[in-house]
Amino acid sequence: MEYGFSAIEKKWQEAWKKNKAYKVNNDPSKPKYYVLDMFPYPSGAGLHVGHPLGYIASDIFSRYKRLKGFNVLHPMGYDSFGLPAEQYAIEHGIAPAISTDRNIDNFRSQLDKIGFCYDWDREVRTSNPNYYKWTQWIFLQLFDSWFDRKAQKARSINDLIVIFKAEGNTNTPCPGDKKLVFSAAEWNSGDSSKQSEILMKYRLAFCGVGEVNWCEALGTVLANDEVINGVSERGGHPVVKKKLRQWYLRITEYAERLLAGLQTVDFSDSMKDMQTNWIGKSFGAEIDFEIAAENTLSSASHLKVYTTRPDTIFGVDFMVIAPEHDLITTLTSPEQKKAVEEYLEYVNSRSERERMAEKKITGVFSGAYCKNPFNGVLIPIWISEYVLAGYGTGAIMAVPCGDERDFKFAQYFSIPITNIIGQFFNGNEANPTKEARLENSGFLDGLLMSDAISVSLDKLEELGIGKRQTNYKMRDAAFSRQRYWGEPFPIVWKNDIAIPLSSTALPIELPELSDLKPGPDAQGPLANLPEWVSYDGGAREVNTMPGYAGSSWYFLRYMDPQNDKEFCSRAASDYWGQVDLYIGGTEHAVGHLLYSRMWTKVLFDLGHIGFDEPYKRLVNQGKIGGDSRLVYRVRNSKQFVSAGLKDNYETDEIHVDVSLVDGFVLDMEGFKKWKPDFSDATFITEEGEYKCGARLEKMSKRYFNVVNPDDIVEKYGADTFRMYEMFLGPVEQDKPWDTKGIEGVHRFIRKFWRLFFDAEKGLVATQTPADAASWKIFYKMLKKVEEDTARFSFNTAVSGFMIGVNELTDLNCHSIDLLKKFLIVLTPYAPHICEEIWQQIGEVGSILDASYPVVDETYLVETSKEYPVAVNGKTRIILNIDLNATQADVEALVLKEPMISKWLEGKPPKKIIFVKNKMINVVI
RNA sequence: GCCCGGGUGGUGAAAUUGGUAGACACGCAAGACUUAAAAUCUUGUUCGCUGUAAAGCGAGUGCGGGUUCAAUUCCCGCCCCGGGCACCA
Repeated sequence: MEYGFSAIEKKWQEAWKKNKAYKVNNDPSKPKYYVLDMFPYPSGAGLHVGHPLGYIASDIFSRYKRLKGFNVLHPMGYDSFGLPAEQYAIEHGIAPAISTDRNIDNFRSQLDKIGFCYDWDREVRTSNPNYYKWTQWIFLQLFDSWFDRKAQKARSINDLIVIFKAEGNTNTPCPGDKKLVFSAAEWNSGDSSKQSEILMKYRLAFCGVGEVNWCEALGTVLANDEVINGVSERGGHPVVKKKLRQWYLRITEYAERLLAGLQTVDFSDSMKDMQTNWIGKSFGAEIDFEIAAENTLSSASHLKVYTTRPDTIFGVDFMVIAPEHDLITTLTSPEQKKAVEEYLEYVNSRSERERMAEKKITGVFSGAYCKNPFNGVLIPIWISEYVLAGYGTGAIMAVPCGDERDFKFAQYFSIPITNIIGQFFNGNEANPTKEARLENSGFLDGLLMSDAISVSLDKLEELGIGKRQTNYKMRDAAFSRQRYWGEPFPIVWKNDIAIPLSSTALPIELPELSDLKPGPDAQGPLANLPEWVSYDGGAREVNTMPGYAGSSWYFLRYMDPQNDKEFCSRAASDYWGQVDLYIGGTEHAVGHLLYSRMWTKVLFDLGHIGFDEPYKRLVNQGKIGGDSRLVYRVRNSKQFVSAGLKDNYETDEIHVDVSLVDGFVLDMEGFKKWKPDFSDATFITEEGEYKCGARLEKMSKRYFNVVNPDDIVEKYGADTFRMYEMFLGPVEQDKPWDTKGIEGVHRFIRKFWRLFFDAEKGLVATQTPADAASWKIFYKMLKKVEEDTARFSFNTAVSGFMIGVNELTDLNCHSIDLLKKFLIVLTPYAPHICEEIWQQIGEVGSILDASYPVVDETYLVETSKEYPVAVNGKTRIILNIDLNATQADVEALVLKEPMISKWLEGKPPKKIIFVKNKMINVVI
């Protein structure tokens, strides 16, 4: 009986579907385990072999946990709102709703072939009104909340109104406007429009005017994490800074909690580092420098700077303020006015990208000075684009001997440099050390810089001219998009006041719209639908929410997907709790994961869920690279030269479809038929064969190196495919795809099959009990496989299975009592074949619910061990020695060995090292 | 520039990190079965040297040092590859 995987896999996939084998109930009587994959954006390209890597790993782990008796939640869904569907609609005239559904159907059919254990009854689609109703509802919670800094948590905006009525905002400084101060009386006498304006500056989801990343090509605003090196993450289009009215999430208020929460979760160090760096916490001081009165027209008396190095205050040779700084007009002296205006014009003419690409040293002197508070020295105030308006106070004190940028600036503009670190400064480059003893530094002289930081801070605070200040690099997240294919905001504007709609009015459905051209004034396409926009005497918000809105909370919806009363019942979220294992790529390190963590904290603060970190453990699967094949065309000809001979010609390399290449050998006839351009190609071969070049790179259509999992499953079966993806290497590591290697795994599966069935004789598995040697092999394997599975070392677990099958085959073991246990252990990896054999050997019920075998240690007890015996660390012989042997026993045994005496040359050894259960080393 | 990963045979990798380097596979080579092929099985396969062979010796985990009886693993200094951040004061 042959292993007919196609029929077997089809049979069981249908049976599992029919029996709802993967249906999961919220059953508090059983221990839970929640395994989550980062859900895919259903792109038109479908899946390549790299995508299922993480899904297979999580599937194996889910099945393993289920066999261990856990109630396992392992759902799947689609992040189905987003830009590409909209771009596709514009280019092809197909509505996003339609192309998205089509793509989802394609994804689903690809996923189904691999045999995942998802409970599809729990599927979520972020673009489904039943889902985004609750995304809108959570938005309303964010809109109706503010962050209480003292309690470090979100509270209802109504609580804030109570506070304002009683005491104004003196004890609750405004996160959106540091200078805003008002009393209770002022609050109470203000009109509702004024009050709304103030509240907006506190809300966690707020609308405001600010510098945003505007991408002209995409016609929308982007969040910081969607901009990579000055271009859009999607499409690589240029991005410019623009002042616009936009919706934001006040994620900066959660900076501290987001940092603290990292201590409580099991993410990789690099993932934690990325988030920590993105948040960018720094400790320092804000210092007020008095502006020298005789040099300014200004009424301003002080310039406030932010520094992390107040210890260097005696080394300040100039000040730099950002070109956008408020004080520029008032500080600029009449003599410098023209120069300053010219400079500002120049700065405005430079795009963000130009600034990043060419970091030129530019700047202009304002004509004003301020005074060093400790020695009265006059310090010139400069304006330069290297100081960012959005960070700190938008002004710095420049210490050229200690800061590289300040040093270059001073050198460029010939500003004299004060040395406060003696030998540590060589005059050619700045030295940012903290280890120097300070010189020329007044009361700080002689102190170690690292100690002087707090001494200077104390002094500044004592004199009331400075205070300790913590800053974060992270910015509030832009939350509106000028696009169509996203969640509409549940907001109506009346007289410039944003009115939230009642939760009973949800969902605010996205209206159908055939023409997705932008609306007027950089508004989204929805602005073109006046009958939709006009609502209840006001105008609907026409922006839509960004892609990350729906993905920020989807893990909660899976717990209670059909609930139409709540986003997720408290009972469901209390039962399932945190995601125990979250698997996905590193590309979401600072985007999705931070937003999702913030939303979870807000929902926790408001009492809707009982935990404030969504993901307990995160595993990042590596990327599978494509192994591209290249052909070399002799320039300006139709001749193609084989890789080994290409250096003799001037050639252009061309990617060739990997399916036309066997190893490195090109199918020349196939190549001619591949594209009309190549139909009359001729080849310069090596011994009749055309050899292609190779390169590892991203798996992508344009390199013709995409391998579709459907093809692999068709040829080798899903079980082989699953195990091979795992066998390729550690899940977390990037690795190349090589279809050839799959043969080894396929052979293993067939060999496993042959433990049960013979091609002619049929079933060969017998009721004869297994012998001790076979049990030993099995339990050794079980122990390894279980340990490896538990630590996500799936590649070595597969190797463990191979060793087990090889050894049992050698022993001719066909005992059903043993093999039946083997089947259960293999089920998470290769469920189809195991379920089929389970049925064939007459077991009742599904193997999916069998119980995982337990290691019987009695079979694994060893009495002796093969010890490597080394001479001076170099292994020379292997000796089988009783495990109870003492040092003396071992020494005697070792010295008897001729091989060892040969090395000793008659002399006694200096020492014999014996590490029980490890090794023996003879030192001579 | 800064912060993380990583560098091991022809290839993917293993050694659960002081204790037999290269498990398990791919590929390759030789052989068995077969009219033949597929499939399957057997043997070999880090490199170099000696040897008909059995075997032995030497080198070897990016490079150079160090600690140790013993280093892929720990320490110091460099090189290369991948990822993230990048005028954040």
